[in-house]
Formats: sequence, C-alpha cells, structure tokens
Amino acid sequence: MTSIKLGTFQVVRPAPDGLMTEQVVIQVREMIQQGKLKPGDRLPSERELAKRLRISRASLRAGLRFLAAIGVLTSRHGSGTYIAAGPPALDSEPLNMLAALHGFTTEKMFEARRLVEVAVAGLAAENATDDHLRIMADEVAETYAALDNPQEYLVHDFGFHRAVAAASGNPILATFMEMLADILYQRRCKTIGRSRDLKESVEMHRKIYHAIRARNADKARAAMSEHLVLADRALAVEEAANGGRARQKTSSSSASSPGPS
Amino acid sequence: MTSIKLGTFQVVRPAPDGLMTEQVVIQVREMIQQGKLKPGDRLPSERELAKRLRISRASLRAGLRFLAAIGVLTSRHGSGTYIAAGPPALDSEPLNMLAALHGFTTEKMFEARRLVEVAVAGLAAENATDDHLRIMADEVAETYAALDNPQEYLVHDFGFHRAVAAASGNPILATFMEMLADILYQRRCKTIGRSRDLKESVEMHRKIYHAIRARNADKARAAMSEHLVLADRALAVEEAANGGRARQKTSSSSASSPGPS
DNA sequence: TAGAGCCAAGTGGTCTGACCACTCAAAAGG
DNA sequence: CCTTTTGAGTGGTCAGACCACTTGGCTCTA
Repeated sequence: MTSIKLGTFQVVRPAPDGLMTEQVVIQVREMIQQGKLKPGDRLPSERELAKRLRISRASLRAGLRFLAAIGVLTSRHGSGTYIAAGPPALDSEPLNMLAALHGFTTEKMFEARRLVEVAVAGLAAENATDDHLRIMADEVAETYAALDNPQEYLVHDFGFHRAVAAASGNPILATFMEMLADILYQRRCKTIGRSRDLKESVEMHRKIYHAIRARNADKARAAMSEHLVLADRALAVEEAANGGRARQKTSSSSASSPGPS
Repeated sequence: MTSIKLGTFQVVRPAPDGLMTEQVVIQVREMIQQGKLKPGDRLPSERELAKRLRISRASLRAGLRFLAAIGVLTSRHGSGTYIAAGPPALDSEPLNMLAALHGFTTEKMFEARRLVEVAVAGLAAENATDDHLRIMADEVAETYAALDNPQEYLVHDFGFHRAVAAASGNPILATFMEMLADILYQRRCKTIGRSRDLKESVEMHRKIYHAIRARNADKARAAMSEHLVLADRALAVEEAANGGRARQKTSSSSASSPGPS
C-alpha cells in the first residue's frame, strides 16, 4: 500500500486491481471527485501521467481514451488533454450507435424527445432565469431572421430548444434532450430543404417562450407538445419526400459534437 | 479509392481521413448498419482486423476501446471481442462521470428520473404486451416476498421499474430511465437498510401495475408520479440519516452494470 | 518599436514487435 | 466414457521509437 504523488495530492491505490485501464479511470474520477480536476483543466502529459501511475503509456492512453469516449476528456493533438469544459453534455455517439445496433426508428427517437422535452418545458416555466429568457428570445428572433436560409434556420431552431433545456434547471434532463436533439438535428440537416412550415414552427417557438416567461407550466407543456407533434409530422413528410432514403448515416465526430453553435 | 475485403463485404473507405481511431469506429458502424454485425456476434481477432483495415493493432485497439467505452462492444480476455448483446442499454458510467464532474445532486437525478418514468408509465399503459404484464406481476410478487430482505427487495424493486420501462415500447426512454435508475440503485444500496416504508412502496407498485394492465394511461402516470414523489422523500430521509455521508463514490465497472438481474 | 516569420521543445497519435494472462476446445490419459 | 492436460489463439500490457501538430519564444524585418 505505498502511495505515489500525483500532483499535489496523494493517491492511495496503485494496487494492481483488475485491469490497468480501469485504474486510470478510477484515479481520474477520484481526482475529479476530490475537486482536484475541474472542467477546462489540463491534465499532465501522457508520458508524465504514465510515469506517476507506474503504467505504460499505452495502458494510460487506453484509460484516457475511455474517458474521452464518454465525453469527460478531450485530447488536442500537440496541445494536451483537457477535462471537458462547457455545459454538461453526453456525446450523442453512444446513442447513435445504439440506434444503429437495435434499429431505433426516427419516430421512436422523436417520441422520446417529445416526452422529455414537454417535461423540460414545464420545468423551464418554473425555473427559467432572466438570462435564460433573454437567450430564448434571442434565438426566436434569430430564427425569424433566418426564415429564408434553411441551414441557419435549423441552427437557431435547435438553439431555442437548447435554451429551453438549459432553463429547466435540470442538467440531466437537458443533457438527455440534447443527445436526442443532436441526432435528430443531424438527420434533419439532410431534409430541411424540403420543409414548408418554417414560419409556423418559429411562431410556435414564440408561443412557448411566452408561456415560459409567464411562468405558466401547463401552457408551456401544452405548447411544446403541440409544437413537437406538428414537427414530428412535418419530419415524416420530409423524409417521405426523400423516398425513404436519407436515413441513418450520421457523421463521425468522436468527442464534442459539431452541433448548432 | 481502392477497396479492401472485410469478411464477405466490400469496404470502400480505407481513405486516410482524419484519425485512424475514427476510421475503426466508422468501419464498425457501417458493418452494423449494413447488418453484417448483429448483437452477440464476435468480431475477428484484433490482429486480423488490424491487418484488414491496414492499421496497427494499437490504433485498432484504440478504436475498439472507444466502442467498448460507449457500450457497443465488450472484450473478453482470451476469448474475443463481441457486439453487445441483450436489450439496448447505455452504460451508466458516462452519466456517473458527468455527475461527479458537475456535481449533480441526487435530488436532480431523481427529478429527472421521475419525469421520464412518469412518461414511460403512460406509454406502458398504452403499449404493454401480455408478456410485459406478466413480468411486472412477477416482480411485484417477488418484491412482496423479499420484504424482510432489503438487498433482495431492492433488486426486485428496480426490476419492476425496469419491466415498466421495457413495456413502454420506447427503447430510448427505457434506456435513459435505466441509466438513471442504475445510478440511483448504486447509491440506494448503501442506505436501504434504514428504510421503513418498504411495504408501502411495493403496494404502490401494485397500483401502478393495475393501472397499466387496465390500459389507463392517466392513472398509470398519476400512480407512478405519486410513487416516485414518496420514494424521493424517503430517499432524502435515508440519506439524512446517514448524516450527509454516503454520497457519490459509485463503483467502477466499465461495461455492463452489475445492476439488479 | 511593432509586426511577421521561423524554429524548437513538448504534446498527442501511430507504429512495431514482443511478452503475458486468459480461454477454450481438442488431444492425451485414466 | 469421463477427466485432465495442453497448446493454439485471444485480448491485455509493455517498451521504445517516430510522426504530426501546437505553442511560445526567438529572430529578422519593416
């Protein structure tokens, strides 16, 4: 039970439990839980960390890769390895893979999103701060301004939903919703050109925004539900217009998603 | 644009896009999407796959590790690498990490679970098959039988919730719920001994089950909501009894969780 | 002095080839 | 026939080297 220095703090378990790669995960998690590593922090270099943990660089990299895969770390070639910054987010890749594996349909995804986001809208009406409301208003305005530019429209469309999620005050639900939205966004990008109801959609955003600003949870939920039911229908139409093609095939991007802004 | 043989199917993109590890992920995903790999299937050995993809075994392992981290693959030492079998599931480790990183409270987690699971209960009332109903009934019975054995009780408690999730017909929501339940289960294990209201809780399970069997979505939602509100309160009491300790520190376990049956 | 360009140290990414620990099924033994 | 042994094949780990990239300081220029 020796102990090794890891930065300024003691690490008590260089013990040879199980696989080496798990040790790395455990160590890093403990560093996080002890508050020694915070979002945005940079980790020591791989060569140094490997030396400190008394494992090979290859094994260390395996552990770091695990953490990177689940979105806790991001590695920047030539620069270093960093703790994921920004708002809490889960990479959508796992869900994407799961979808491919088990053949999740877009409809099921949308259904899940709808149910989650309706709940989120209710929370947002109860918990939104002025800042959140301002961001939502901005996104609505930007969406209006982009009515003739489908791609940019879509960015602000999802930006609004993201803002609502952030306003909910529940980061877990917000994370789930963004995971789903991210995947649906990727798919939507390919069909947005065929959409006809952009104006109608953004006006429902306004309605949702108003309900949230008025602290009316029921109305917010109802508006969000109505909005998503219609959007679901529109999406089905868009996909049908593609003759059933334009499915799956989401892009790669391991760590952070390239999502809208 | 050469093409290499990968088993019985052609792979068109040995192109040197970006990082090697991403190529592995892309290739495997394409194999899955093309239906060449199904849950439970075994992949070729690392040495062989590396040869086929024309990359080093180290790089291949990096890619496989990514897929293993997100729960798509599981590697068995000495045996081989397999596509994850069983029902769709996301590893709870990512959420666990995110919780540690951003300090998610148990309350927020429970809130998220409650909102998701209420929606799930509603879906279950609409979509549950006879098989699902039977499993739910079994779990209720087993829970009653384990009233004097907290640990076993907890297994069947969560088993019931898992059954409801499965009955919802929406694997995405079910997956989310299980992710949350898994973490809450881990935490609950440490405090279950102090609980006093086990009987009351399982009787609410029965009530939920009856509502779902009766195809009454509203009643199912209401019952589930009530159940979880009470459970939330009970959990708070249990944790308070621990003097604020017994937080975080969830176990390791990379791939499949050791969760209840 | 202020700016543009260069350069070297340090970082993550990849490769190689070897060895270890484990699994599993076929071969040897009872 | 059953049990035991064994070896081929698998994933896990290690070591050291090189490549690709970032970065910050440096020089050289205007």
